[in-house]
Amino acid sequence: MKTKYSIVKDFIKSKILDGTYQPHQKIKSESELMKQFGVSRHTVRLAIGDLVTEGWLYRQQGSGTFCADRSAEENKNANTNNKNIAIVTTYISDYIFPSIIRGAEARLSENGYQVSLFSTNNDHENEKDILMKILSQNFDGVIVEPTKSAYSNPNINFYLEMERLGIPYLMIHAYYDELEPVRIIMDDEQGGYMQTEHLIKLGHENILGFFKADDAQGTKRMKGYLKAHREHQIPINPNNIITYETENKRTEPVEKFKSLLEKQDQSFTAVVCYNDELAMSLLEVVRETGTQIPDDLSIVGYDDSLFADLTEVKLTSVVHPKSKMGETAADIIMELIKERSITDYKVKSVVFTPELTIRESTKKVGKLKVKNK
Amino acid sequence: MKTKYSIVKDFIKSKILDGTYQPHQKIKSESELMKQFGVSRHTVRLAIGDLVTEGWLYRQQGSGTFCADRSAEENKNANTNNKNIAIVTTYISDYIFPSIIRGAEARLSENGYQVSLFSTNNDHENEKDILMKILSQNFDGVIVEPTKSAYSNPNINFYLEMERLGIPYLMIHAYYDELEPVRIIMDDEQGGYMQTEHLIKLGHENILGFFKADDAQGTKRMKGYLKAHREHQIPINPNNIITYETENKRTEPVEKFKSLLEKQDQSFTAVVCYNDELAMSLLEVVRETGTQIPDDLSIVGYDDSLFADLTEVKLTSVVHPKSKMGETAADIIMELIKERSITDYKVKSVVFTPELTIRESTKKVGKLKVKNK
DNA sequence: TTAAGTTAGTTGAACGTACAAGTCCCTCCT
DNA sequence: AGGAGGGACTTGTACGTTCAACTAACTTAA
Repeated sequence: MKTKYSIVKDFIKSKILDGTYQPHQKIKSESELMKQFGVSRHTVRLAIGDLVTEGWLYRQQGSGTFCADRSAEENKNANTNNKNIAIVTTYISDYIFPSIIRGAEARLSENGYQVSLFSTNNDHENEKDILMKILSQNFDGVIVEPTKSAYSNPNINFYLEMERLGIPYLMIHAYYDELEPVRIIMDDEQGGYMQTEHLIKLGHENILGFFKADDAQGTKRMKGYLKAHREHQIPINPNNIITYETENKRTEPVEKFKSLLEKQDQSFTAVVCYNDELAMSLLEVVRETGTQIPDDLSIVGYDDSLFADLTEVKLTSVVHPKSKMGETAADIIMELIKERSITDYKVKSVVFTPELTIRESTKKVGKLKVKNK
Repeated sequence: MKTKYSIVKDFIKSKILDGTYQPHQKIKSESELMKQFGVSRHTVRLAIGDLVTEGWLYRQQGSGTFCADRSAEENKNANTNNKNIAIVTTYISDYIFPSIIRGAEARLSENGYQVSLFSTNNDHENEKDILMKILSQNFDGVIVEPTKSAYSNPNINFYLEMERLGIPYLMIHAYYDELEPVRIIMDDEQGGYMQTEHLIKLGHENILGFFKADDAQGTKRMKGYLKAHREHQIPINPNNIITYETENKRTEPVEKFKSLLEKQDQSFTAVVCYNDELAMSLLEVVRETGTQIPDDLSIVGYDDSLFADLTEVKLTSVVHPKSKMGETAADIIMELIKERSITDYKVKSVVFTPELTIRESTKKVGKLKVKNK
């Protein structure tokens, strides 16, 4: 979809779905839209015409075009006897998400719900399309794993519209600060704190930290990393903190780590990783350079993924509830649907407390900090 | 009604209603209608456009405008403008399935389809419930990864019912022998053959084989294993073949392998694994016993999963198309929907040819086969 | 004979113009 | 004060033109 009329069409439709245009409200006139989009009237009319036949708008010659009142014909679609839940995630296949999805799916289908899956690929534009789709059908509940939760979200209006329409939703993994949604998260700050404190207690004082910058988990874990330093009165070397974006997760941190390892004056003795996936990539680098883990370098992961236990150096890692998280999300969304009212978000929100599983990748800091390459 | 476009519209509509235009018959082209009515193309397009949105006609760029088959759309009870696809898998979160699902989801949502997910947990009872649910709603297409495909399926009738109702479906990964469905599979026999032949060519003659017994992939890969032996005239030791069920995949093969390794008269020099997941579990055992790979033992995986490349011993493995498979499935189910008829299954079925990626876990058989523990 | 281009014909998208028809509000006349 | 009229604005119908994208049939060359 990249034709001009479909751009105009989507624009108007999004304005309807995010609540900007309320039923019977007059929308911009054709000539205004022409100016705004720099297109001909023909194109604008095509867009509006489509939306009229689809039932989103109605036109009135002489006065204007208006937002249709769809509340009356809602029973028309009549998905009444089927219970539908939408799950929106960033990536379907990556990493621990499948476990979360599975947990939720299992619980929901047990209870006769049907699960529809959407993935945003960590892109706000996709998120918008998906939310529009969800709003224009009738889902009974929505489970969202936020996209780029560390940044401000251009799609909040759609979530607010959900609230207005009485569609219960909740967020897992993280949440948008601007909203106060029901949420199932883990205490990521505490998790980052535990990773770091564990190393500090083993005597490490020069600890690298790799954190993802575009989701709330990353920034919170970094917060924990900083807090642990502060509380144990260990000075923080700003060069020790490395942030990266999801898009570059396969290259950026690995390369930076490599160049740090090759430096002569390497002084760090431990690494805190945003997650196990990253930790495994770094292990790969370590293996190449011949550094010994945990003798030369300690490393802490996060999530306790399946593979943390299957590598040759078993990773010390923070336990992530994964499928438990999905199940909880399912349970709560079903409760919310049952109650048919948006109760206080604090009552329903769940925060998982992290736990550290200590394995073989961390060790007391060596007597000789010298690199023995 | 006296507007020009409505005259054209009524003319065409009457031709449809009086039977002049039969379903799928090409109607006059736009330029012909222009001449006939002495109106502009714009007017003709308006008339036709209306009839298209009303479901009387459909247009096909490049060839013409055709009379719609309205007998088929009688069952358009509800979901007229929403395109729904159901994906049924055994496990949502396991292993390579997420990649397949992702591939399919990406392609389908690009094209405006909505994906609903169901997982059977490898249980025929669950499969039945899911199929019933799918049949009682109106899905436009179904992608199935069969449950326990090696065994006879008690739910075939549901698939036959789908055919009767004209709901297109296809199977990925494997298929039920009793049906002849459109299918997207890889040549698993060939894959098993390549795993084994690779080892044979490296001089191995005593090769363990681990195969899953309850899905068609497992039995086919075993077939390939046997075929390779036969063709290279290597005698098969029945004790070398170990089969297991999905339920016990974490324990049974690992334990059997452990006991075989500890035997004094261990004679095998190589292992063929059902998949990389199993191979990694076996690597774990190997590590504990101090056996060296590939010096003491060669090992071949299957699927070329991401982690095959991240372990310390990089696995020689058969490449699995994964997300490519999902994308292909999506493309084909969309084609089937478009055609609205179940064409010959052979035309649409795709068989991926396996390829072997040789890494570090296989080596020419050592001069000394003696165990050096 | 087969495969690769070419071409004519088709729908798709977009621009522009003109005038008709309906609505709304402001102004002016009674 | 109240009604008539006029203008500004809105959507409706209709014309014309251009190029893009696609399809199918035909032609040509290997």
